[in-house]
Amino acid sequence: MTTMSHQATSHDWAAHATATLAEAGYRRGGARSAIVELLAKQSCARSALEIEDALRTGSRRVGRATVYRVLEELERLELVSRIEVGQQTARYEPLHPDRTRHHDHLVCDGCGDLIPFRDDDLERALQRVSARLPFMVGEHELVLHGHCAGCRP
Amino acid sequence: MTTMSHQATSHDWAAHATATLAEAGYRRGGARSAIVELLAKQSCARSALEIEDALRTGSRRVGRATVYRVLEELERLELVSRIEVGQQTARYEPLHPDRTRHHDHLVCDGCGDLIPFRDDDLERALQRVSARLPFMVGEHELVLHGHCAGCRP
DNA sequence: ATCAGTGCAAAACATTTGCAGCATG
DNA sequence: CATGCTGCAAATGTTTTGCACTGAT
Repeated sequence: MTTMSHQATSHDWAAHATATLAEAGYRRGGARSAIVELLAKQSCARSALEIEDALRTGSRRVGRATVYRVLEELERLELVSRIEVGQQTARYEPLHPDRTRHHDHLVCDGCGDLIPFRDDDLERALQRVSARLPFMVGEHELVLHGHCAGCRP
Repeated sequence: MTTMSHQATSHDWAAHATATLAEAGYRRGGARSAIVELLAKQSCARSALEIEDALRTGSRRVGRATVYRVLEELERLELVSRIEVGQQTARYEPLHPDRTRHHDHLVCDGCGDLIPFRDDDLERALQRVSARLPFMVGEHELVLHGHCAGCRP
């Protein structure tokens, strides 16, 4: 099975994230919740600067340093995953506790579009490989480069 | 089959790279060949700064800007591949025309070590997925995160 | 001689850190 | 009312660009 769309039920992620943060002893900072809410609404990974921008014109202005600090915390708590697709800029997206929500990415080298996809067959192959390696494998990050329908060379 | 070592027969890559560059109309610049020779000797991916450093104490001093410019050309000609493993630094390694030389990477989140590996099973699974997607897939970049034997948490 | 190739210094970005003030618990 | 949270500005580190000069053809 291969799925191109990844309709995230964002609400429960926001709730999960908020709960996890509270449990970890974090206070209810306004900037932090603004970032969590924004991330929950995104359909794909966003860079720190994009997040800062979106917040500037949106719910609440948040300093750049804070954006980076919050993203770092969220990553440490495994609430977001950080991906890099080659434009020397890190991007972040919600990470669901439910492993079946995991997906990998397609990057169109023509227009730069970032498209999530999921393939169970592939995930199983990755599990098998991980077991074979003399290495304790945790997360993986897979990016397929190519051209989307609109950008065929 | 899973292989951890990746003994590159570096000589032919250097030759191939030089030939490709000549064919593409590039002149025989001294800095460029120094970079190609250095890359050919590496056992794993190097950052631009590491390359600059190695050259400073080695065969010939090469300016930083030149290192970046040459790596960009080599990447465009598909002579090197650029990989990013999450330390906000791009790394480059020789890309062999022979597809069977392709490999993916393991990153130890403990010591930061970058280890190449290859698994035919996985590569086949990737081929199958690529065919299924409504996308013209070219290269892929796969990084498995985890802990090496020495860094078990 | 011409123009690609190169080095240096400065610019442009992305990210991190220091510190002073605000606000939550 | 203590301390975590935040914003601002400055520092850091990587990559890119401008420009003058060198060297291959």
